[in-house]
Amino acid sequence: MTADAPAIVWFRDDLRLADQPALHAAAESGRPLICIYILDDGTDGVRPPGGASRWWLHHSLTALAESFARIGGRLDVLRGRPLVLLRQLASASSAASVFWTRRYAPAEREADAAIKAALQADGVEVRSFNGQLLFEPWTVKGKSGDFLKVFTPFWRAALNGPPPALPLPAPKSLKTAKWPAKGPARVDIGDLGLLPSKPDWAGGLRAAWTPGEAGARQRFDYFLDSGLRRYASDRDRPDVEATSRLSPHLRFGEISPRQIFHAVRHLSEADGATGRDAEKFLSEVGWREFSYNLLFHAPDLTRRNFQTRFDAFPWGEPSAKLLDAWRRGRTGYPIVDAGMRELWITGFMHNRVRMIAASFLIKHLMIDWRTGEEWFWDTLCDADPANNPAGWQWVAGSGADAAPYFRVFNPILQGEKFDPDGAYVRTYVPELAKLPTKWIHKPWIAPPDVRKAAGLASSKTYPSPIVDHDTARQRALAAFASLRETSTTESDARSHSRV
DNA sequence: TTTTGAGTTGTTCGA
DNA sequence: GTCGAACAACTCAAA
Repeated sequence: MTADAPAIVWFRDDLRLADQPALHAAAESGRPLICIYILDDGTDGVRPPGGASRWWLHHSLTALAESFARIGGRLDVLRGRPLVLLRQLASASSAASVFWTRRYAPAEREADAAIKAALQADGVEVRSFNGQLLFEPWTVKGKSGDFLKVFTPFWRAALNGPPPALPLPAPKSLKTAKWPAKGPARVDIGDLGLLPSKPDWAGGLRAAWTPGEAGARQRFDYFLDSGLRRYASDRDRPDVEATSRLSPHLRFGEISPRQIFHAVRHLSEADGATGRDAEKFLSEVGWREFSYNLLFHAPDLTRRNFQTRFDAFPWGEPSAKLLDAWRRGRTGYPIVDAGMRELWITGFMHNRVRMIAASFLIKHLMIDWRTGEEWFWDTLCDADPANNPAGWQWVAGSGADAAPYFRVFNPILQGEKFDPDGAYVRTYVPELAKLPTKWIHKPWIAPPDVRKAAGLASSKTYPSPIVDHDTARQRALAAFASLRETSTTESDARSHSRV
């Protein structure tokens, strides 16, 4: 092994140059670098990204390649099986080592373990780093030594442990190795087929987002400047810009949680007045950590109920018509429809509205949470292997949360409470724009002359509610009650068998 | 081991 | 309109 044998840096969900520990360590090694991204065709059981995520990935890779070019580096993109491609590349380039940032979803962990073993068997050093979490899942434990299943004790234990490392600087310049003649074929980002073409549905995404490290930084600075100080009071208001909207940037690792953590803490120490907002915001970052903690310890979180007693939940007969109305934002409940259309148009949905829309699918339509999780996976730019299933299970009540059985969101009340002027509804459900605020969250109750004046004489313009709230609520409560009876019977059976 | 306190995000009803 | 109480039982985590 010669001193100028290259080091390979394999980028995955960490598409940034700053606070990129794998890249940093590789650069520090003094070796010339080969930096790659591999579009995996799903051969290793890794969940393929949904449509919105693919769009984001295209632009994020493009931005990363440009950032590399600016400091004299190069990003090369491959397509296929990582195991095969990495061995081929390491061999063709006589690489000394491969660096990457750790992943935590089950298929990814298995794939990485196999790749590491294969490369080591080939005599190539492999070094992995934490760049995606503040606290890796195996480091946060309760007094008993077991992993924690309730958020508050989890976050307290995490914050009581060693603090997250300070962010690393981006390399100022890079020594880059030539692509080896016998290396695998490289692909242009534009040829990966990540962008929608027929039809091009990404116009709303382009208008809403700037993927890439610079876009993430800009969004974060804007939030620190204008949103953070209102965060605690306004974070639940979809009509107000008080949340960070960093989730897709975090999903693709264009900004690291450590950068966020230290910048927010620093700001709050400099200005005590924002302390409550800062801790509230960081606890949301903590929920992301908690979701990864759950996924790590319960790898089938995406498919299986975290609480197995929910396996007996009496989901309704799958109704294509109801599901379709939900997906298209035509349920007749304005706050739900606004959320589902925001999702379709922008690839994002405000957190409060995600809960309302998810609760509606599960509890009003009695449709299995996994069906909703799949739709979000396909349509959200921030679709995350841990956050998405953990969030859906939380709403369903099957997750790591002692959900009170009576917590059934009322879409009318939620709308009136969190979108009091109806501005959010009017933005995404324009056919309701002329309706007075008094009726904006319950248009079917508006008097006929009011409806007519607002252009809503026909229910073809905007549908009547597809289910009645009170009826649906009673049905959901009954379903939860049946679950209780089932689990009682089961535990009776168990205690009998012990006797 | 047993006990105790607590658990992100709510709604409805009646005064 | 506003306010407080009621709405199950269970699991988790730590004392």
